[in-house]
Amino acid sequence: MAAELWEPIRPPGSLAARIAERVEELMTEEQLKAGDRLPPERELATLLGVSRPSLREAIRSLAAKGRLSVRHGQGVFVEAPLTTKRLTSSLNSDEHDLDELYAMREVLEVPAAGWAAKNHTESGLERLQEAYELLVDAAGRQADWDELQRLDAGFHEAVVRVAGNRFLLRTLGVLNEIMAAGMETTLRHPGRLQQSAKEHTKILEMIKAGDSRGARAAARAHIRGAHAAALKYVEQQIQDAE
Amino acid sequence: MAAELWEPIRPPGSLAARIAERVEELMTEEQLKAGDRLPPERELATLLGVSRPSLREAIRSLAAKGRLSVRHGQGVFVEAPLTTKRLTSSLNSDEHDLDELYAMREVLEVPAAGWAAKNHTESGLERLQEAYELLVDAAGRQADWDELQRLDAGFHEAVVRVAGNRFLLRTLGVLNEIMAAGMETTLRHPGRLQQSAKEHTKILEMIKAGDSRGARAAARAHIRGAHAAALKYVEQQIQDAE
DNA sequence: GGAGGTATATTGGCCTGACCAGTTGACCGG
DNA sequence: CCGGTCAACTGGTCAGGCCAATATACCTCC
Repeated sequence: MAAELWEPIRPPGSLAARIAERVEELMTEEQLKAGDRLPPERELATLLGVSRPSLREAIRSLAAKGRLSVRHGQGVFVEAPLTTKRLTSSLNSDEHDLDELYAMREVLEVPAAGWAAKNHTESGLERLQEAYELLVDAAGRQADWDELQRLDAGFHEAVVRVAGNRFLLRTLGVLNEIMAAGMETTLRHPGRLQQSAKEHTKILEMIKAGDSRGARAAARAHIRGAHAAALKYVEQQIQDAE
Repeated sequence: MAAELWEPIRPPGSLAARIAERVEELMTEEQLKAGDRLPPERELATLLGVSRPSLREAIRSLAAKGRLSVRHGQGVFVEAPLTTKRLTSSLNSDEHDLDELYAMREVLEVPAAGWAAKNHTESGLERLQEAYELLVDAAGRQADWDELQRLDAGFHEAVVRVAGNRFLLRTLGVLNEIMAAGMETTLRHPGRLQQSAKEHTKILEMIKAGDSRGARAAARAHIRGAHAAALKYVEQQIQDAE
């Protein structure tokens, strides 16, 4: 039953929320660019036909998301969007940090590789092989980083699928989404692409051979390699910022 | 030259920002848990010694970050962290299988115990000890099964908290919810309560001693014991049904 | 006794108007 | 030219009021 069919007809959300939405709209349309100053609160409030407190609530909510910054005595300014994928912002929030996420990947992917070596079915191995080849092809033809990152994630996902634990699969799915949103692929790190390819090959071989211990070891080495590359990537970003 | 030497001396940030920070503090300390309702705006404003508009700005900024949700006529409520929400929806998208569930718990709780043994802080150990004693007390005074299950989950959560990985904590939290919703506690199984108590003691001792390997082994034995009890419990239910 | 409506209390939503507090720049006196 | 003062911005905060959505208790009617 579609209970959502008869929603209340009032304008959506609170006044402050609508104001914030409008301002964000202007920012995506580039009518407001980074560094621009908004009109003074009093003026903007009358322009929008709202009271100053309502406008201030909207400003505060955008400031909380980092889209605006307010400076006492000066005005309200548009901040640069966070599209520059900085670890410091997305991954270093109070939700989690980089080391925790990589530790988690190790916790999840090492047993996944082990189980995959034990439980493999023919069709599962086929899909794994396929994912592997897609990735190798892409690396060989110098595909762009986004595609490489997607195919890399695809290979890892295929491993976990063969392992056959849906909790594990779903959890790693969320983990990968968070990491993909918060940082660029570590494959950009010089030499990492080649090293990663070797490690993938090793993991695949071990799973095919049914060598559970070997698969676990290979997966562990792979995650640690990626972790190390990520740390170097962070270092470099900090240097670039200086 | 240390230009930062002469910073302005005023209290940091705007009033609304300080309020928001305080509320976030309470949330990380779990003094405010997901689903809790905050006091009414008017009341909370006087409690904090601020005006209602200032408080509302703080609430709005937290709402923008998804940490609070305000419902007209009802109140202001604490939201679960974004990661938890994603895990909840993702992990509930499949059927739940008992063996997979316990395998997943083993994957997560074994390293958690190991890390807890390495990383323990004084305050963390105190809370762990406290959770342990609550559980022992309840078992001693024949508390009802629901309470025992809650306190058992509390002890496990305390271990993961000491381990210090927030993603791990949230994943296990969601897993526990699934277990609590989908099955009765395995402690009902005859003799399991006593056995479980022993295993908890062992885990606690190992963590206190800083013995990472020992803690992992104890945690593994505990989960496997619970798994076995769960299997027997299911068997018995099938028999009862006949 | 149950279904339905109504009154009221409680909650957030929004406004007006005022005053406080940093920031800036023009102006004035040395 | 330098330094200080002051006035005009700007956001920061407060008080108090009324409106609107929601929940609850109660009451009426069947």
